[in-house]
Amino acid sequence: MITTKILSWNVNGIRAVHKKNFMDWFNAEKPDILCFQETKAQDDQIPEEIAKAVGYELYVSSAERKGYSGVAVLTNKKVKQFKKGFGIEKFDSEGRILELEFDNVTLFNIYFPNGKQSKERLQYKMDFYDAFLERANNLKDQGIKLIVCGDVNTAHKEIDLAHPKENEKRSGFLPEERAWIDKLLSHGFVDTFRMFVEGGGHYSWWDMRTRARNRDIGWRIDYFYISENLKNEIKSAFILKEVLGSDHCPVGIEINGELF
DNA sequence: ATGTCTTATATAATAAGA
Repeated sequence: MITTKILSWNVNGIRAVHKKNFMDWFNAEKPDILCFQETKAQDDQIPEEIAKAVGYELYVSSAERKGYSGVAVLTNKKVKQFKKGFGIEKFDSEGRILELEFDNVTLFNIYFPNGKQSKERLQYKMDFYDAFLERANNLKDQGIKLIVCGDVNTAHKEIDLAHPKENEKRSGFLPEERAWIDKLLSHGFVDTFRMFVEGGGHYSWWDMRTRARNRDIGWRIDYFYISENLKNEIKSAFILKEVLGSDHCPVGIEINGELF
């Protein structure tokens, strides 16, 4: 049985992470596909050691604004077609979206917007959520198998963050943001981590400003969702909490079958 | 409101964003 390992990591600056022994970690971890968010790099600013990793191809969607946002995917599986957006300029121009079509599955690597800055950015985030779900449903309704990973910037349930009560009025744990994740699940997507782990205390992001990682005051805001028709293929789902270098740690899945 | 870190611009120090 062929197993494919896919990782997702908000690196908070891929050039900074590259300087922190990234290649040693990458060569030891040997993911088949590695999805980056927040590269903070233009297409030609991805460190060459990463861009030219032997056996891999790199796909990049960078923001119009330098040093901002940006997603990328390193893959040793052949990509048949790819898209860098939903076809909506205001979402596509921020370097948040990569949709990669493989043989028998489509992968979304998405850096969902942060809504903390202003009411306008919160609305942008909610609109982005809706635009994504529309695109994903469109593919799912055609029977296409989907994997969706990235920084969703919202903790789903109270067990998904250390301090739920004091954050219920802050973007990242607002009722409407959490309700959107409910909606995603009701449309036939599955939170793979919750297929294997029921309890709380498992986080993928910690506030750097308060050095929250030292005390493990974190949030689970990075996810791998799959369409229900892939449920039987998921071998494992995990959070690599020991991996340092960013305010997020990587998350991942192992998936069985001839999908890529 | 605060804290820290990465990056841009510019080339020292400030600003933005997360």
